[in-house]
Amino acid sequence: MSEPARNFIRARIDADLAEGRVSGVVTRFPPEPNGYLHIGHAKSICLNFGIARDYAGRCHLRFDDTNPIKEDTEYVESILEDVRWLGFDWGPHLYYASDYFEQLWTWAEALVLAGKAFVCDLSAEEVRRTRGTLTQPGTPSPYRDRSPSENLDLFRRMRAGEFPDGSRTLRAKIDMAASNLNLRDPVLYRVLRATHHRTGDAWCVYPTYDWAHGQSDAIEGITHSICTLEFEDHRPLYDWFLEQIGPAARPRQIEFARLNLTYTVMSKRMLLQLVREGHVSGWDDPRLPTVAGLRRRGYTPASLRAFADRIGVAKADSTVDIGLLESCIRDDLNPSVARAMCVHRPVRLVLVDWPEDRVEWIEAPWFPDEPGRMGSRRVPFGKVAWIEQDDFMEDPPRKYYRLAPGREVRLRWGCIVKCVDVVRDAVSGAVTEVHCTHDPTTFGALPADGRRVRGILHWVSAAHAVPATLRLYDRLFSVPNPASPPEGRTFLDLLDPGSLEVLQVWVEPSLAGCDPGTRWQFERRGYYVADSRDCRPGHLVFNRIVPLRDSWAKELARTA
RNA sequence: UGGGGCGUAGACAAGCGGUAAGUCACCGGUCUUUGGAACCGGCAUCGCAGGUUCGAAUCCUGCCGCCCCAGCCA
Repeated sequence: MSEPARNFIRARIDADLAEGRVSGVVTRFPPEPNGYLHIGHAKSICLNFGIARDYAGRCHLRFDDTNPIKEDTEYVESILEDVRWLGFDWGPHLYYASDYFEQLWTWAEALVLAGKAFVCDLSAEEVRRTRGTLTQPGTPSPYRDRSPSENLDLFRRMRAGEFPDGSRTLRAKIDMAASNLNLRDPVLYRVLRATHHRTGDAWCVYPTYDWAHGQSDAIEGITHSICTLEFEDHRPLYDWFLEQIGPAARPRQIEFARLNLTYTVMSKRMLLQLVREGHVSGWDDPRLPTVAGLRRRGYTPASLRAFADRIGVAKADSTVDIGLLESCIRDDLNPSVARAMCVHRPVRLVLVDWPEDRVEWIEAPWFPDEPGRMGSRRVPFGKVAWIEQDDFMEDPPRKYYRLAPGREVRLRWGCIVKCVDVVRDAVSGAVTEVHCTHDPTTFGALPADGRRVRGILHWVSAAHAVPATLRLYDRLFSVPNPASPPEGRTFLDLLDPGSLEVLQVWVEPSLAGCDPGTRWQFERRGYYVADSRDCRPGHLVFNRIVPLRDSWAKELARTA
């Protein structure tokens, strides 16, 4: 693994270490279990766990579970699985903010006693109205000056369940005129009767993110609390709370820009909507940027880690070209995955000068660039083969060096063949068969006369071909930034209806018993994975992970 | 028109006063029984305008542009 790129966060940690502000590094990844992890989370996971690894520190996995109405154990489980799958280990450091509810409560009572927090009877609506605006200060709550003892009494009765949901909150007493709205007497606790996935019905008051997060960091001895940019405005509050409770060591919050990717959406709200409304097959739909989706698609953990390294970490809002992700998975798979042949859109190729029943079994290495590696398989070569429709053209454009009337190509691992005739459908006129002669001297050999044959076609013997289903996945959306649709439209209008194409295809017989989860390169086409759920012997299903770079397509696009 | 951030090539991103890393994309070329892979080469004066300095992407000043904040979400 190469050196992780330098970034401003590591620079800050270096400085903290050099100045003796900290003696070790402890980070944390703090997801809220209210949805599945996506590649943006993967960036954060790689950042936090990567720093812990490189600084010989540790990284905690902590669930930020302070809002029971949105959270669920299904999400907790998927998150655990995803982080593990990405290749990271939290060791014994698995925590839940809900584990700290009692401690948080105790600190809150201390705040009340110190006159730094009060119970407010304003409704949510009234709080909003009195908060002021961006340019005007808010007005203090009429309950702001209650005595500490009255506040403590009320606060305890909130917990005891004496008040209805939403009727009262505990608020910090900071500054209603602060230019940073987060400091205008923020809410610490709300009354909420909801069954929590871990604490059940033990509580009817729940701490807010602001009150829970920094304190949880402090409890765990986190040194560097790395979060995304939108929390930058919360840092003064984060620090204010810590100052009140005065822990031995103060964690430091550092913010970085979240990941945006072209041709997809990353917001939990939009992902949830895609899943709930059935626009995709589930959280693990291979077109989704969720970790589960990428896994099902066939992406490897290593490719995602490489991606995280390549995109870097900074504070500028940015959108990464999804082509970079695709190049990461190609890079990982190219040297590690065996080659095989699969014909996607078949047309018959008949060798007119080949005996009807003759079959040659050809030795073909799994790794053509490294023939010794992992050995080879034997592929049958007979009179009739399937080839790709687009590997034959009656009237080819310039630079097309595949099959055409009178032209020669090599059948991969086989011999050179020459097109001598075509058979058409009587009605449509479409070519249904390509007739060729073959040059028997070119099996495993260059033409003796030195003639140059550039085109090489993949193929599958028709008599031995095994049927399979291919799912050709493409980008989910048809535009680079679906999250900001044009006036009057929603991101759903921008879904690409062609993002999934299902094909019935022919694969070479050596793939017949292929195990779910195994990856292949189908030569000249792309990388594929035998679907983890639907692929089984006798019923082969492959997902396209990513197509190969296609310079011919590029050439066509250029001349078009 | 309050506060907090950010602006380096088409896309990411190093750089921290000494004369613009790297990656993807793109463009050439070599090689090739995958039009794959590999390899070689090309591709920026740093939002704008002033100033300080022998010297500035890096320091100062003023503009311009973009993002975030008015949940009892995180």
